[in-house]
Amino acid sequence: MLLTSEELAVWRMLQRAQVRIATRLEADLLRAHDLALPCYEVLARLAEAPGRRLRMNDLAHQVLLSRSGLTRLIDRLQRDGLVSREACESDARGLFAVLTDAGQARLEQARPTYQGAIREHFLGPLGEEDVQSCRRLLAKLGVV
Amino acid sequence: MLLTSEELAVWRMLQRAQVRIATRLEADLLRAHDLALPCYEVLARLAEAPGRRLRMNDLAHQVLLSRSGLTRLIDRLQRDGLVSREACESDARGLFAVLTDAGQARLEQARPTYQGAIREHFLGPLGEEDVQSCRRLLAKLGVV
DNA sequence: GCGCACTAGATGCACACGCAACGTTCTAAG
DNA sequence: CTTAGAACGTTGCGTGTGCATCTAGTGCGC
Repeated sequence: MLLTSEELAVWRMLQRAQVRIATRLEADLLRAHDLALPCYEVLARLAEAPGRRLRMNDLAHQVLLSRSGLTRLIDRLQRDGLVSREACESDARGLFAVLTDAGQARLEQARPTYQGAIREHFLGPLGEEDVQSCRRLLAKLGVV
Repeated sequence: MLLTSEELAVWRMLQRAQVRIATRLEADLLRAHDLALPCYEVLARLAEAPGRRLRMNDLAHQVLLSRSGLTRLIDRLQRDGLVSREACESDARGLFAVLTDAGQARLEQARPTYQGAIREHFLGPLGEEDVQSCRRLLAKLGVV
């Protein structure tokens, strides 16, 4: 037996916890702002980036999507006017996804919901100290 | 500011860790046994259940799928002969998903790959002590 | 300078999944 | 006993996603 039943249970708990938090988070965002989770994450990443812009490839990695997946997602966000595409001067192959003012505004509306949900469903139940433990454990898994 | 940037980072790490482990796990299973992750989980849950059978509804909850999602998944597994459907005596609405001998065999082939991958990508990097910490944290999140 | 391998992003295609709706069956209230 | 409501599993439909492929563009080796 490679794994004890308790070890297996821990892995199952991890899956369940992540899905549970993400599901509730997305439900809150959809209800209050009609915004799916990946959409929010794209907006948030762009807002943090210098010039509110990111190369498609980099953005895809940050939000855990394939390049093609991100292409479609940006298509939708662009259609809604939250994001625009701009050419990259230094590399004619490259494109920037750029956060528009409307996108920024939409993000700022949704941010309290997003961050509140993470507090409520994740950080809150843990408490400050355990969040640090959690961070340490995740770092051990090689996650940046 | 509801969340510090570090708190936000911890949530992002959690997402990344879960996706990363699941992706590698599924890649190993597909490569070695041509078995997707949800398929394996259904087989494993059935093997653990008394009579190697579980009601569709219960199974759906266990593997974190909607009822309709499980219906299709069982369709595929039944087509491959790994699972069969049997009526429920006590409730004519209900169906059991039942693990066939072929399914049991397939599961036993794949189990070392599955459990080895969890060891390699999750439990191993943590170490015995931190796995206990992890279990404690997950329990605090209300996950059973 | 010229090819050749590589990267970036988009697209065709297939597919797994959730939601809403439906028929069937159980259950509880009257 | 009857009936309204809920639960179980399935199906039609829409959609988000990854893989393979394609085109355009880059840059390194020779």
